[in-house]
Amino acid sequence: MAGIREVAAYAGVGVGTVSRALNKTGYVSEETRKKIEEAVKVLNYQPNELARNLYRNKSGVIGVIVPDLENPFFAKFMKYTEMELFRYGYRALVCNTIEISNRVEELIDLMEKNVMDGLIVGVDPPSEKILKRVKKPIVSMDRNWGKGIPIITSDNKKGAQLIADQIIQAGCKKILTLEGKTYIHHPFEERGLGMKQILNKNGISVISAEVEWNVLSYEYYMWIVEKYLDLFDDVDAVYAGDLLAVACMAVVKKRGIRVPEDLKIIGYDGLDLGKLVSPPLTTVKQDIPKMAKCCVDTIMRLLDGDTHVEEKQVCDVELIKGGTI
Amino acid sequence: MAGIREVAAYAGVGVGTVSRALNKTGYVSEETRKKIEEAVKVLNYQPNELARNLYRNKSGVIGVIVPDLENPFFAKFMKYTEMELFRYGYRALVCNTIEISNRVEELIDLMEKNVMDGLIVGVDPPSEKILKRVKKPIVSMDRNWGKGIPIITSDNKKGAQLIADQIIQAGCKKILTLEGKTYIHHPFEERGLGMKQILNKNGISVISAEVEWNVLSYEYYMWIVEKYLDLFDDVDAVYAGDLLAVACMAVVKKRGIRVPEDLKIIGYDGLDLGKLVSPPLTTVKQDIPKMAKCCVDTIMRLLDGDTHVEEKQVCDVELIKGGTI
DNA sequence: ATGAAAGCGCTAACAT
DNA sequence: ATGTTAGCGCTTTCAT
Repeated sequence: MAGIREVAAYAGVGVGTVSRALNKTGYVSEETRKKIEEAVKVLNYQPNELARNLYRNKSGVIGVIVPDLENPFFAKFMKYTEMELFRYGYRALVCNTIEISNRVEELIDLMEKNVMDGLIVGVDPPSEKILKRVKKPIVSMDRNWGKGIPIITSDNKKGAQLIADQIIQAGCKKILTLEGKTYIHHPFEERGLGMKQILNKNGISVISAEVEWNVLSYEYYMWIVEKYLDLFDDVDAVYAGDLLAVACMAVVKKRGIRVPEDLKIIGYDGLDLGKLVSPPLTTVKQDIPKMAKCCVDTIMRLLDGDTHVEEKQVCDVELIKGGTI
Repeated sequence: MAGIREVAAYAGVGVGTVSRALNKTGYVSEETRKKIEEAVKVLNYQPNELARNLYRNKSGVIGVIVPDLENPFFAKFMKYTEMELFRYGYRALVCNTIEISNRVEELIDLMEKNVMDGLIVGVDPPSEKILKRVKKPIVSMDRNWGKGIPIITSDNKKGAQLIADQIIQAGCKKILTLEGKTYIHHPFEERGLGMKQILNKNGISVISAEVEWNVLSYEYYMWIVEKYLDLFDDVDAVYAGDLLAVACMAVVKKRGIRVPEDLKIIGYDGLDLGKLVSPPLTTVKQDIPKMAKCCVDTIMRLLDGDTHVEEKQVCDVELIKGGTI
């Protein structure tokens, strides 16, 4: 593995000059530049990032934490986050927290050890105490990590309105909502809350069920749907995240209930999954690529030392008209 | 940011002693160890991995390359790969190649720059020439990267047999197969080939369609299915990957064709997606967690300098009986 | 415009 | 058992 010294020796110059030539910093005469480029090519020299990292005290890596990559929402988020980071010359370290406790805490440790230059998080925060010692930038996707940590969220209020409108227009009277349980306040709660408020005002009764959110297996989804449909067989509509909504479609189909004639189903997230079923799922689409871009742009600004970063940035949502309502 | 010198100064010892105490290498008296631990706690010392990396000439990072994380197969693979790497104390750098050319080549460059200690790949290889200069371990998931690069694959032959058995038992006469186009030979081709061979022997005619594989959008899936179902409306069964199979279910449902009465559908991969539709998809399940573990175990062996690594390791597959055949 | 030299923060060999 | 020191491979002053 050729190092910068070999290159310098081959080109007959000093290591400083090679460094300057390669980084295009400082003056290097055209002639020596040529010689250095030649040496680089001949020796197939690749600068050792490890040494650069040490000198610059940065790794060029951003950690991205999600609960579960098997959830298509987070998989898509990870994909676009990685792509955006790549555009900035950064790399994405992926981390699944599901089924492993303390994962977040460890990642924060790794950040202190300079393994990562920053963190993009889509999971619940660790304790205040741990959070306090964080020195590097963190940006949160739809989770409340406390003061000073910017949140990228989608327009949950508008989402609530879109869903509520659909339900009202369809003339539903009694609706079952299945939502993830949360232990601290998060931005995305606004949509469930907002929706229920509107529905209540319109005289629609709402049965609100909370489901265990970090059990993301499909068996569990089916089980949840079966259970609540047994419990409340008189509802005329179900609202849930896309995954649960699609599971619901399968369950009711098995039971001979027709969608949307006997039961309306409306999702949330706008995952492609909803297009793969028949009828296609009516849902509210979150702009995941936009959210990913926003997270990355924001963390880059923080890394640049920008101190005027908004505490909260809201991405637009859109109604996807399917055939389930 | 406290460094090892501050810790040494605070504890009243030399830096070497601190290093030995922290790494549990060499002798350190109980007394000094106590003092050092105290200093570490007081100063909240975290060793700088960047310096360690430089000294050890390794980063503790493995790159994982997949075509597209939006494809649930690769999302699941990434999840389990990350989890397994974590168990070994390694970290996963994620990389999507889709829509970006030269991504693989760049990753290989990064490997030469010591950003990663190795690569787990689920994509097509770059040119021979580029591959030649690779010095660090690569392990491939179901892709043929050439001599010396171990492949982890699943039992495609058994998969072919399982599918063929189902089709024969169901009494099908004419089957449409939708498979990803490949430009070089890969292990997974065995299943399509093997299956067709068995079906031919049994007098079942096979219409074999190749679909563009790296266009992974759901619109494209639907379009493909619509197109081939228009072209060949007399087939009595369709075989395709789970995603296409589920898309197929939606398309035929829209057309009023009943599954499995009028048309049998059989998938491949065993994604959870297949359980979310009704009737649940009959499919052959690949053991993704196992494959991920196998990839990680193998690359760890290579990193340890093990020279007796098998060129090919095969993971078992299993028939998932659904209701589509 | 370029070379020499001093770190970046750590580990390990060497000396005591 | 512990302190001192020489690197790891690079970047960047500081002279010249």
